[in-house]
Amino acid sequence: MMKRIKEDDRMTKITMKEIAEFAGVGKSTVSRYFNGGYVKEETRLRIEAVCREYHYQPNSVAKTLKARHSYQIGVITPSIDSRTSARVLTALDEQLRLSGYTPLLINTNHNEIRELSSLESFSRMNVEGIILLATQITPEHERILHKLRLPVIVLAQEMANVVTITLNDYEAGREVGQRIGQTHHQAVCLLGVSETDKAVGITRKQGILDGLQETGVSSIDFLETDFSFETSRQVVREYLKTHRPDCLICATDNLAMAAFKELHSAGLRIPQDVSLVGFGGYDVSEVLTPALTTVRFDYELEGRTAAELILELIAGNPVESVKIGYTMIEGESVIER
Amino acid sequence: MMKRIKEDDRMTKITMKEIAEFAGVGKSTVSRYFNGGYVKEETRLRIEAVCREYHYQPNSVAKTLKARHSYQIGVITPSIDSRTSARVLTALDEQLRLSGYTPLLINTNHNEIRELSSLESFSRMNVEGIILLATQITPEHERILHKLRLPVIVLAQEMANVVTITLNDYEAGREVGQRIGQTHHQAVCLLGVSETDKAVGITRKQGILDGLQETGVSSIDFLETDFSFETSRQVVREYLKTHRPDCLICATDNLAMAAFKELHSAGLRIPQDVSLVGFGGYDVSEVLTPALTTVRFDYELEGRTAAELILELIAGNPVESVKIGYTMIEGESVIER
DNA sequence: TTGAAAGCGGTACCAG
DNA sequence: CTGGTACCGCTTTCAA
Repeated sequence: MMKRIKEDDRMTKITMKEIAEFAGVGKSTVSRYFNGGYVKEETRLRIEAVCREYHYQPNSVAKTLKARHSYQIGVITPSIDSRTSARVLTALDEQLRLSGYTPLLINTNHNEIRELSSLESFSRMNVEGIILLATQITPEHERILHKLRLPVIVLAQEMANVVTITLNDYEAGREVGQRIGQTHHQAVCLLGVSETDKAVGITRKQGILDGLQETGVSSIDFLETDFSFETSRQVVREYLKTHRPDCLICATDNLAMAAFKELHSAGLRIPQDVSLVGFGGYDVSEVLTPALTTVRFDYELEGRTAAELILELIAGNPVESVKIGYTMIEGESVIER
Repeated sequence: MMKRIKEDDRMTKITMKEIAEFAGVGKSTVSRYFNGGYVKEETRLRIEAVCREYHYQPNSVAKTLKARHSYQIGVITPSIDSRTSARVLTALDEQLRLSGYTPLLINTNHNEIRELSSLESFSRMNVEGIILLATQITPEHERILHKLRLPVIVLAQEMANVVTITLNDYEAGREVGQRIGQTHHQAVCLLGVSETDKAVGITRKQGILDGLQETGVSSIDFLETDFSFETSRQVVREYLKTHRPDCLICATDNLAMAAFKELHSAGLRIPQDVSLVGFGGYDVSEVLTPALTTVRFDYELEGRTAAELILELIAGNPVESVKIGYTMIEGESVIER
């Protein structure tokens, strides 16, 4: 008998019903106590005492089942292991909490299957909305997203019939392209990524190309890598064996750092021999010597905006897609030829 | 009337009861269909058809209320904006999913209040266990953790009566200290963090000191910073105005990079004028020129181990605390004097 | 094999 | 102000 009680003590969580019994009131009164309804001061104190004694906290799963709001937002990210997403997520997080919402984060680790299934798990979890940091939009994404019946915001990639927050990839690319052309670079090499990432692989790249062409640069090589440091190093290393560009434009700062390392290894000086540009504006870019010239996107604004817009959607207000701006960061890695 | 239907279509999710009706079977049969119970082949097909037609997915909140398992693990991290936590979390995540569990991540952004309240929200959410990436353990932490009645694993900090996974901070520190002493450095400066972070601020530091003393280094300065890049730069800048160490030992790679930048600015060459060491083993440390000499902790192992141990705890098996090893990374930033 | 019915731990409405 | 009662959407006996 003693044993039985011990076990219960260990395993069973106390419920609102029991609290009500101990306090000698009805279940609904306890519920009201927790949700700011009418409770006489005296009753309130009694309930408070019992709750404290039993360390009682209402179960939020049960609550969610019936309550109008869960105050939870599902956030899906391809990676937490990246400067970019970390900045977006941190800002997003902070802003959401300001309104009393809790973001639940699922990391898909660049696994598309998991990304899709996370959308579904969130939709079953009674979150009030979903924010997707996207790297690509496949037809499958469109299918699931549209049948979701839940406010959704997609970040970083364009998508029809969905509210999106995207970077101004084209303009940023174009400005970089122009700048490189204006400083009289002749042999430019573009280190880019696959076209499955439309924003970076197509739009940003097209901006760069247009900028270069407008300023009369005609010799342009293309290198393709994934977003990883190691792959990028290899790609650049191979390229340098047979080519000698006077400028390397890299689609992200991470790629630029890989190129940085390889240029060094090849005995090429930055910027005297080769100019180097990135996109991102990571803090570390500044630690390099020479400091990296790069485009800083306002990822914090992107995160905050995502939070604001999803709340608008939840409130039932109409919302428009948004584009996020950027700033050129003048480092020391580009020089006039 | 039309309107009403439209609204329902938009807002109301279909339920298991309705699926059952449409399929002409009982609710419980549908439930069994989803949970691998007995269902006649013919019935199974009928249910499957209806589910497909209505895009039905059982609601996991309702399910959790009654079911034995939620297959969810709560993970609390002080920051997602750090190389260290990103590595731990990514590995943890991956490992947990291997066993069919979904980690739910809450980022406290170094806010202690939020850290404590996250512990409570998870405990109300029917997660099966909690993993806490800790930066400090206050009495309040102990209080909440002990009354939690839920399997818990604490990472990175020691704590009594709780399963912890910690780095071998002392030994790593000691080895670094010895190494600096053996290479005949005389004027060593330690860039460390507050003692509220016991693991880094006290244990790691003590290891370094012991290592230095064993090898006869007596002149040791102490600098204290937080974990941020900017603060660290300032602290180092001030220090360099009046001091000329021949070695800077930094408690993390991030601090080392800040020091790196400031040493450069001050016109001091690494390693000819000043040797530099860090702890962490971030990829970027390798991009610096000269590459940083550092201690690489196996954060991936830490994450994987956390996943394994929490599952053991959930299964009711006894579990012991664990220490994670490290490797010295020979960079080019330390030189024999 | 199947389905009715009794919960799971709360919330919400309503009469008292 | 308070408490009874009908759910929320799904799981789990248990009898048929």
